[in-house]
Amino acid sequence: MGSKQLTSCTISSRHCACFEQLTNAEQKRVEENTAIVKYKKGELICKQGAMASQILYIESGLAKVFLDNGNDTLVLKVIPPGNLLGLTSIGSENSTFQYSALAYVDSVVKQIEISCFKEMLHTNPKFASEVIEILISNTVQINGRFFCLTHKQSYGRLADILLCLADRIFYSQDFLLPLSRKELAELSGISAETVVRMLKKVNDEGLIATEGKNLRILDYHKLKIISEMG
Amino acid sequence: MGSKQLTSCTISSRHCACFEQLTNAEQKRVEENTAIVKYKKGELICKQGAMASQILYIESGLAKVFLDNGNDTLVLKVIPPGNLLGLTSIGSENSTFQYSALAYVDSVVKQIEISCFKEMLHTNPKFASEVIEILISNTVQINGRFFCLTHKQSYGRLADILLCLADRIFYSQDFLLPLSRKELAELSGISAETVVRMLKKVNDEGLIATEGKNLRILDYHKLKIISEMG
DNA sequence: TGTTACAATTGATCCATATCAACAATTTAC
DNA sequence: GTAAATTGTTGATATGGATCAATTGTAACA
Repeated sequence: MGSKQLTSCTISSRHCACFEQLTNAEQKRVEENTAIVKYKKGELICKQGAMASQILYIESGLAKVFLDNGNDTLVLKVIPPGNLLGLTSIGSENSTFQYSALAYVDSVVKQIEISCFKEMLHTNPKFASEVIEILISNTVQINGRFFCLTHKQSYGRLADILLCLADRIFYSQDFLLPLSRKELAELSGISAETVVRMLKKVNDEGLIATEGKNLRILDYHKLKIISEMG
Repeated sequence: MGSKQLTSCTISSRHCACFEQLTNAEQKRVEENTAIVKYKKGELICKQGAMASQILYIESGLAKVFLDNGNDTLVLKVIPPGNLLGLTSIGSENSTFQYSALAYVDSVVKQIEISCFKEMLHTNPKFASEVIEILISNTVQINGRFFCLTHKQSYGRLADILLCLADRIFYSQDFLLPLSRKELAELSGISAETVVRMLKKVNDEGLIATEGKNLRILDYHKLKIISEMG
């Protein structure tokens, strides 16, 4: 079924494989043009509208990428370790960051000079191909999320988020939630109060169990159905 | 202001410049692997989930690209002449179309063999770079639309569509609407009835004038404000 | 040319979820 | 270890738009 892809709402999963395509010499050159920066939980990694002279790579931690117009905010994706961030800045028209990114938890970020990155694109076709793969993967991802946030209602969206956290971030049905209700709300495009209510609902129905920050998925299959039903 | 980009909701605008990067020999090779197909208004150009062995290029006409899960549909973008369609299919993971496309009006479409397209990517770095530019441009576009459809309310969204039609499709403040209310509704992510009501509202307020299929924008500036206010 | 289908319009009703307000629980800071 | 601040929870209310239903164009069609 072609609709399979659509049911998934949310999170960047593809491991970025572009640097593996570089020769040793090229890798060395990239390393020379790389800085490593540590961000604390809650710190801004990049700011929408600011000049972008580096491509970012999440070495460890977890970050959200979001758009903001001053009043509202839209989380485009969540970035787990091993992924690039700020690829849109290599476009000739976009020398500034098209979005902001913020560390959900303490994170380590590699900053790679954009000029160096672009150089690799021009000299190494395999690298370029891999970057294209990443861009396409991002696009498919965002499209799915777009669909979900515009067509599913809050119960289904919350189910989505829970499944994503389990499947794509923690690789476990039992994890410590690093996100507040407000952050969960923002992530699923609903209000914090509604998140509480929906969370209560899945809890009451015995699909999850929570104690403190700990969250355990009890009925994965039913959550999946809720997610797919919208 | 970084927020400038966000206010725009909708439509693919970038002219695709990748083929200009090819050598004469390469262009010839692409031509040999290209078929030209004419679609009538309302015909399906590609179908979500179907095998994709060609990249498509809209030579003339107008098409919508949309996701569909059987119940709901989401228009991702509108494609005017001079743009590629189906680029997501060059990803190694996506040999099938990730979305459907339908001709809004009679359209001429070039079909380029995907293998040939990929070959160019691997042999011509400038071509690859330009494809990357296109992908990024698409991403930025979709992100903006994503934000608008999740955070603006219907009045603002309708204003967006009207402005997009004028600015990016017809290049005129006075044009014949080729879209039904239902199509406008789908495009702005609201119901057809609400489109009628909002259209009536802008009409009553003297911002547009309609007679039959003809639509004329009378107060561009005010529409812009409505669009930006949400 | 009437008939049948479809598109547009208008009004009435309903519903999901935001918003507001009050309070409890937990974390942070000094 | 207590005060202050933030986060979580719950209930009551408000509202933007969807949905439903009825009516009127409008275009295809035999």
